[in-house]
Amino acid sequence: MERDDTAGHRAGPGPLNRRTVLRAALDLVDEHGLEALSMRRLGQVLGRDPMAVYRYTANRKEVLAGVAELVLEELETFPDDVHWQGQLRRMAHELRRVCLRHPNVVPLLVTGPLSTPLGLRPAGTLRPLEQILGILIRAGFSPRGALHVYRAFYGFLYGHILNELQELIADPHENEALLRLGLQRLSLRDFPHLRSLAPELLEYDGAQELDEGISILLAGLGQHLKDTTAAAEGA
Amino acid sequence: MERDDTAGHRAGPGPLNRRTVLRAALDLVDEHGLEALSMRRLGQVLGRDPMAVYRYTANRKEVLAGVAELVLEELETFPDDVHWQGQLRRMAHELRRVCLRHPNVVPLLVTGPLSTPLGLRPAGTLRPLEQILGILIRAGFSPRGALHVYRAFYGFLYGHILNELQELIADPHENEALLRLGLQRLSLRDFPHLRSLAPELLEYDGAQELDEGISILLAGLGQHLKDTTAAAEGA
DNA sequence: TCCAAACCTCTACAGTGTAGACATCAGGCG
DNA sequence: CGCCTGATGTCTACACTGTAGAGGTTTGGA
Repeated sequence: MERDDTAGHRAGPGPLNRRTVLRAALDLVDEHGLEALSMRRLGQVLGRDPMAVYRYTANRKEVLAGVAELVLEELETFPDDVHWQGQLRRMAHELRRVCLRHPNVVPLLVTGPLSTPLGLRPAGTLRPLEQILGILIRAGFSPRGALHVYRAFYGFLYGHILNELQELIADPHENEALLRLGLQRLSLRDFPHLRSLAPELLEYDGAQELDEGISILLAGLGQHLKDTTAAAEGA
Repeated sequence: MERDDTAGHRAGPGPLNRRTVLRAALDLVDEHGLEALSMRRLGQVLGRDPMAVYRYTANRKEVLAGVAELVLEELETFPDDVHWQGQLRRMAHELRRVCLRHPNVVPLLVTGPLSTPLGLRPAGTLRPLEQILGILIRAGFSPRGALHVYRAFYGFLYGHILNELQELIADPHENEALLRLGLQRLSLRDFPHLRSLAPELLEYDGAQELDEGISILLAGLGQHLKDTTAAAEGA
């Protein structure tokens, strides 16, 4: 009898493996959103019984964590042959690119770690941290200083990505109409500034905005460092 | 016959109202996390049939949105009689305070807006935006410039809060043990910097870190503005 | 007293995560 | 060859979820 293949291809003839499962999960999330990722549907996509998934992941939460890790693995790493500031810039744009490619996963990236203490997180999640620390320390920062810079930088970076994803939903065409309509609903008395900003809100350029933010941050850092190291060099 | 009151007090003798429902939902989330907020459990807490909730909110998603809005309403607003930079500082600390008071709600604050375009968001969510725009514009920024500053500022702010919540889970006692254990698990070869930073990671002071970040950001902004306005004043 | 609206409950359905027992299959060993 | 063993996948079942639809109950006004 032919195998029932009406819904979802069998991922391959051989046995499943963790990676295949996670890739299927990621596809599902990319295409239909986080809520569409149910164990049953995942099984369907893989062409197996839903319970088969449990051979490779402990539970749904672990699937989600795995999806997040998979996305982080897409981050390209650069050789550190440039100035640390350029390095940070490139890493920022790279993270932004990956996030824009998987917008539905971003909530996982952002709030997933909230439930697991830093020490217990999978190595993949911690790699960017280690990398940035390395860049900064090689650039002459003290470990403690590097940690501070990392926090400010990554904080800003994730914040920007969230911001950008908020402002830019779906396709821009209907976005424009929606925005104008939405803004008009707001009382002119309570939201005068916001209402007048419709044009600026529409021509949002995420990459440039990110770059500008980083420039501001780095400029501030330079200033900050001058103060701190001036004191240190006096000793 | 006595009313069955074994689980959850009736919120009051009279009929329910939207506010009571949302407050109960917020309590539930604060105490038992986002996942504990089911319509059935909410009904139980309110001492009514689960379906009673649907009289006041369309569905579960709306309950969650309502909870987020409720939390944002806790934000105290300050009179704008100080320098704009001080104003921003105060708003940042205020948001941080509220978020630390309701850590379980933060994922909602951060990812909730992702699903609704800016124009369609409830007024409560947009109020901080409007307020900051007002402060900046009164301080002499162009509307467009104010928007940029707002984005950098709020991006950094939310990023910081997420960072802080990640590093600081539950009580610090067991946190220390967990952190050390977790870090030792990492290979010394792949994570040399991270492993050496255990002490610094432990003495994290969120408020100070936030303040420092803002200082860096504002310093950078000052620099940035000098460049931009210098050109503008030349005209 | 009667009505109408507001409020609440009951029942039911389709969907969820996952524990536990079972079936199927591969390969190694006698 | 037969037989065992472990890996892999399936089946069933349970407790739970959101919520549609129909009905009951309470309340205030005429």
